[in-house]
This record gives sequence, C-alpha cells and structure tokens, in this order.
Amino acid sequence: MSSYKDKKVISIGTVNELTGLSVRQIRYYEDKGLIYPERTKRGTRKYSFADIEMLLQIADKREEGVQTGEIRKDLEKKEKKVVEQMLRGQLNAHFKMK
Amino acid sequence: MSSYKDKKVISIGTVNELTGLSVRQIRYYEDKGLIYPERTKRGTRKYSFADIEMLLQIADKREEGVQTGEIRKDLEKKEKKVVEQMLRGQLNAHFKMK
DNA sequence: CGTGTAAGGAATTCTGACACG
DNA sequence: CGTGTAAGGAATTCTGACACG
Repeated sequence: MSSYKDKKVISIGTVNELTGLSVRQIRYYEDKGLIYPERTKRGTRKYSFADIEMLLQIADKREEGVQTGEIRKDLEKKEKKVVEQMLRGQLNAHFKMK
Repeated sequence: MSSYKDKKVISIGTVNELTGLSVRQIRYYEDKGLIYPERTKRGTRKYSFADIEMLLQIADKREEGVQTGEIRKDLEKKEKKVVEQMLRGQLNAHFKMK
C-alpha cells in the first residue's frame, strides 16, 4: 500500500526547491493542519512526495485566493468520503451482500 | 520512466538511517563508482530510493567479503547487458525483423 | 490571515588527512 | 582496502516573536 511516495525522507530545504514555496509557508501550512511531516529524533521535519504533491495543490488554491481554513475543510470532506468507502467495502465483504 | 524512485532528494544522514551504513561508507562507495548521488548548489549529496536499494545490495556483498572493485565490475556487466537489450530493441523496431 | 525577517542555538555536511592494517 | 575519527568552516533547521495589514 505505502511505497516510496509516502516515505517521509525529504528535508524542508529540498521541499522548498521542489515546490517553490518558502520555508515559512511550508511550516505555516503544517500549523494549519494541511500537511503533517514526520520529525527526526533531533526535530527536523521530513516530507514525502505525497506531501509535496499536496503542497503544490495548496499553492494552487492559495493563488485562487482560497484561505487555509477552506482548504482544510475540503480535505476533511475528502477524508470522510474515503473512510465511508472503506467501511462500505468492509461491510460488503463481511455480509456478502450485493 | 523515472518516478519517485529515481528522484535524488534524500540527504546522507537519512540514507544512513535507512541503510545502517555509516556516512563514511556511503561516501566511500561513491568514491569507488558504485553510486552517484547528485549535488545541490551548496554541495550536499542527494540520494534516490534507487540509490538506497543499491547501497543495501552493496552492504550484502561486502558482508560476503566481496571487494568494491568486484562489485563495480558486476555492475558494469549488468549495465552492458541493459544497453545491448536496448540496442536490440531499437534495431528490431527499425528493421521490423523477426 | 498569511508571510517576511532577525536572533540564537544546535545539529548537519563537506573536504583532506592521519590511523590501522 | 575499508572504515573510523578529529578539525574547521559553511549552510540548515528549529522556535518564538515582531511586523504589516
């Protein structure tokens, strides 16, 4: 299920180069709950390619003037849908209903 | 063709954690032509997941007592085979021979 | 609200070299 | 041959805060 795309191994400086977003912006979006990098023992943030794709999407939204709160809400909705789908799949498998 | 696996974005400290090899060893294997990380403007090495897999293979060989020179030769042989296959494919496509 | 910046400290990375063997 | 280590410098990252708006 999880592959290279989800492995958190990229430091914030590299994320900056890859996305064009400032380090300040990247940290701020984390603060607002849009991304959640991992931390090394020492405390440095590590991002995945999935995080980078997310950041690029966030950048697009922000350019359209969408506030971080809005972006957050949309993410939560999508997350809910995914969970619902998964539950549905589990139920179908369990009860063999069609 | 090239995906996340080949993107060079991982710094040497993270490679150390991922492979268990010392920073010294990682640099040494580069010196011997077994891997070739990219460099940022400032000069820090950046590795890909493919590099990490290669390093794990190198570590196995080294544990078996194989010297870096030997490992190097094997790599060159494999590289040659790949090139030959590619040329063959090109020729077949070009002359439509069967 | 979103982002820039200066501040001070701690950890990272780099190179060339000496060491052992 | 392969790897450890101390050395000195340069760049990175972190947090909390002030600034503007």
